[in-house]
Amino acid sequence: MKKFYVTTAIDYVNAEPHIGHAYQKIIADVLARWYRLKGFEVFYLTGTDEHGQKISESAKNFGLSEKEFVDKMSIKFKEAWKCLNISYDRFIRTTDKDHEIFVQNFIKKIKKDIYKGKYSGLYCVGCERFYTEKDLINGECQFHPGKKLEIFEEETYYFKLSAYRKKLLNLYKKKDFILPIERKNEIVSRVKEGLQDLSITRKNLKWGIAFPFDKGHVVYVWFDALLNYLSGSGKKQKFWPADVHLLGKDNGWFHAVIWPAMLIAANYKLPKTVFIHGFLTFNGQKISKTLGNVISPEYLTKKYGSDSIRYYILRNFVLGEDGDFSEKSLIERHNNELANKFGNLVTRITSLAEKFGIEKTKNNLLKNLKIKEIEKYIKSYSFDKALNEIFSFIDLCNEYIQKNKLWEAKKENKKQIYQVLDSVKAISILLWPFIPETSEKIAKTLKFKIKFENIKKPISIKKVKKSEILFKKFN
RNA sequence: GGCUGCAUAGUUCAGCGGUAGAACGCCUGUCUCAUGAGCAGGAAGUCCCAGGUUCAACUCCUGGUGCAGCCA
Repeated sequence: MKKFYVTTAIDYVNAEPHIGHAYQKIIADVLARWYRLKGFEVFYLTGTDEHGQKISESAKNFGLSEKEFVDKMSIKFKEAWKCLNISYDRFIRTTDKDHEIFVQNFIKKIKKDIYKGKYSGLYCVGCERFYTEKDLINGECQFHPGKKLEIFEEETYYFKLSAYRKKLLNLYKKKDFILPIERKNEIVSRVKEGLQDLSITRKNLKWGIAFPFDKGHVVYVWFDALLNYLSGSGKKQKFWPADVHLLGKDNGWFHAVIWPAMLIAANYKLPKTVFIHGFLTFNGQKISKTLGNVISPEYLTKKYGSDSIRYYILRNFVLGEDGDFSEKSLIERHNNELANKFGNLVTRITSLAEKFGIEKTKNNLLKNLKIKEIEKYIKSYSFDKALNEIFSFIDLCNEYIQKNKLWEAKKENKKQIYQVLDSVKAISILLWPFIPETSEKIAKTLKFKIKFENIKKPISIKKVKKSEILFKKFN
């Protein structure tokens, strides 16, 4: 059986889940569900990143132990993904025992590339990373203004990242290794400028994975976190290499440079694609704690329904670019597209089928459904276009009802209604990766199984009952 | 400061060296099976600005402006 392995970034549990985190999980979910529909053996990995100094400090602020704090926070992420019907296969936590052991073994494997040294520099606790003077604005890191950087000098262990420059540049020549292309250009030009070795341990920090060669050190949080893709890839790394790592643009460097260097060092296969997506703003504003606009996915799904959130996010944004999540345009899409076009079509045709009955016949409408195009769009991460294509077929079904006046009693009615009903089945199957809850409702009403082969297999229901309303409108 | 990308209808975005496109919104007409849904038609753009190349530029080139990103 062909396999498909998709990962998301694991979220740092220092902050609560918001729509930006959700964006990425939804994209991965569409891919996971699409390949399941196609009969692949799919593994979808997500989880939480739980080590590091910042977590340690946050826990103290809440008066909790680190462990208590991360336990509490990771549950919030799990709950958020449940609300959005995220169908992950494993939720990995970097505090999971198997992950910790894996990290230690991995480090032993790359021993030849590790050496002891000294690090001195300016450290931003907010970012969990070092900066040089020229990175700073008024002596402060751009992401955490007002927070003093710590001057640091300590013993550390280095990973010989610089040794992998040539191999990495070679790797970037491979088509689709870094997507989209703009991100690839950025990475390539930075790597060309040269690479410095990477400090991979921290001294005087307890909250982390013990460094196997020196008990006084813990593994640097980033190094630890990246390894989740391997440690969580099933028994004996069954699903490795990943087909796609999804991540936000703040993580590009780690995934496109450090991560492949680590893999080469330890002799692992490399992921096929690292896809770097854009950021979302919320109602026109950056999502941030200080602005107080961190809206939880739970709140949004309760208000609008998980399928509407998923649909809006997937239909409205171009994957590589930034976008603005606005409730106004969410409501517009929900009302016009989900309720008026699709939802209405379902109640419309099931009502007609209940009234006039149906008669099995060849579905001539189906040839207008461009399945190959849709598949091409999904494979190239153009979910907006895929949905557009599906919806133009929905329009076609509505036109067909109109032109043939299916509500008038006449003898070919039953067959014509059947064709639209069979088309609704095809649409529902194709929409399942995007709006699973609704697709499953329709599958239940029309008694078919959600499988790719069933798109073209005629629906066999005999008696139809009018469907419940699938999408209520918002004002 | 250096580098990269983007700029097209009210909005979100396609597109192309030869009459400017879609969806949604808006306006008009219309059907009644359906969630005041559907269908048909319409208005709407100096394709950021200025030069250049070309028989012909929204498209290619140069410069400018604005926005976004990257600079270990």
